[in-house]
Amino acid sequence: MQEKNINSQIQVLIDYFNKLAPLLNEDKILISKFFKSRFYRKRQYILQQGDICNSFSFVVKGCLRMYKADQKGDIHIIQFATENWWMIDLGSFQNKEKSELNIEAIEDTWTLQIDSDDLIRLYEIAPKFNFIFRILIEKSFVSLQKRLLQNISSTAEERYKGFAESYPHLINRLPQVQIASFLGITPEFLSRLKSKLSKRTS
Amino acid sequence: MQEKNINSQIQVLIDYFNKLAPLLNEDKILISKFFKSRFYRKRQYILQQGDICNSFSFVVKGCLRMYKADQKGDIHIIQFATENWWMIDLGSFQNKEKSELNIEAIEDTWTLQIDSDDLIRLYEIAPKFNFIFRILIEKSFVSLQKRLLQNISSTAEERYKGFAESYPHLINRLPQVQIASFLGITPEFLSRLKSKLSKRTS
DNA sequence: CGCGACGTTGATTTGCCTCAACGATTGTGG
DNA sequence: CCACAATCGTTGAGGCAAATCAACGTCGCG
Repeated sequence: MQEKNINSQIQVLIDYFNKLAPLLNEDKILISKFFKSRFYRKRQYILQQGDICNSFSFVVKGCLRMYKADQKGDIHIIQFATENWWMIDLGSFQNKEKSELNIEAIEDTWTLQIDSDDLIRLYEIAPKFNFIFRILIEKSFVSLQKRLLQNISSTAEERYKGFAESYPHLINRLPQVQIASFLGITPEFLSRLKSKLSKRTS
Repeated sequence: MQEKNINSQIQVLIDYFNKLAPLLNEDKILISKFFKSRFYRKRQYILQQGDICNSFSFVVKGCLRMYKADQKGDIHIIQFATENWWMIDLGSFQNKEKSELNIEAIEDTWTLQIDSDDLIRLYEIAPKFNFIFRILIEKSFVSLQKRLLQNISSTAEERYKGFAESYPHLINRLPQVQIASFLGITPEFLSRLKSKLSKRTS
């Protein structure tokens, strides 16, 4: 099951890019040349704190999480990435600094990755990718801002409802502990929240 | 005092861009053609919720804040922008959607602005700006992520200390109410925090 | 089977908020 | 240029949302 047709994977990525900007055949060739396929088993790390993030990952199939572990060892999930999403510690990637974040597969996951040198080369060969990645980062920026907004201006209950609305496909796919950590609450409290909400509607 | 030499303002912006990518003379001319100077009085709105954000603003001198007002009318500051920072509701700007955010001058502020049509035109005329704005957004993304991280993984006290470290120039420039709102706590609580910290060190 | 990950529920604690009152400072219109 | 209002910071008493700690049942998996 670890074997997935490489070409069909690349095709997913090409389709993704193609929606942002029409690609020429030579662009497609560049993509298949620069992006490498890599598989991660459930619980496997893509990045561990202290390492430099050297890959920009596109999730073809599966699910990743990015989190920070604080002094007490508690885990705070910043972001999930499922099919057709990107995952990276951009600060570490750009500045070649040690990351304080972890990226881990929480399902068996197929990715396509490009490292920072190759990405720079790609920009040089085909400047069009400056446009594509600009758009892509802008989209990530908007969703990150939305997340921050929810976090600072809502109660736990509102955040949970917002999450359920925004990511209906994740609500049953992910274990509750992970969702709690994403929402910034304890699993116990999420449990209470859910039982309160289900009583209210029934 | 509202009069500031336009050329010296544009020069600030050109210097800023020039650090990201060397500019040709024709690039500089484009910049001075596309960016318009605009002055805002203290308390004046750049953007009000319900409007579409149509300008990408560069702060030459002064200070802006971006915030969301929740149902209760409480204000949550997302971001400040002082000299050489950018301010925009990117989601609203890109998708021409109504914004749920407000942007307001908290000091008399001189800005240089470009609207979305002109920015698109600028990208067409000089694709180099795709590169420049990619870098610029990436930087904003990193600092936004840092902010989210602080918010979800720290106590109020740690957030305050982090803020004081990251933005030493703002700590005395801004009234405490604003800082409290940025940190996501009440002004009263910030006051107590500060007095506790100063007792501890003395 | 037995162990670890997961979810639930109860009792207690705590970080931060709310409301209220009070001076100090700023700013603004007459 | 003064008077009065608005903004700002501080302090106190009480309250609540969410955390903590602990115990227990279930499920999937090596």
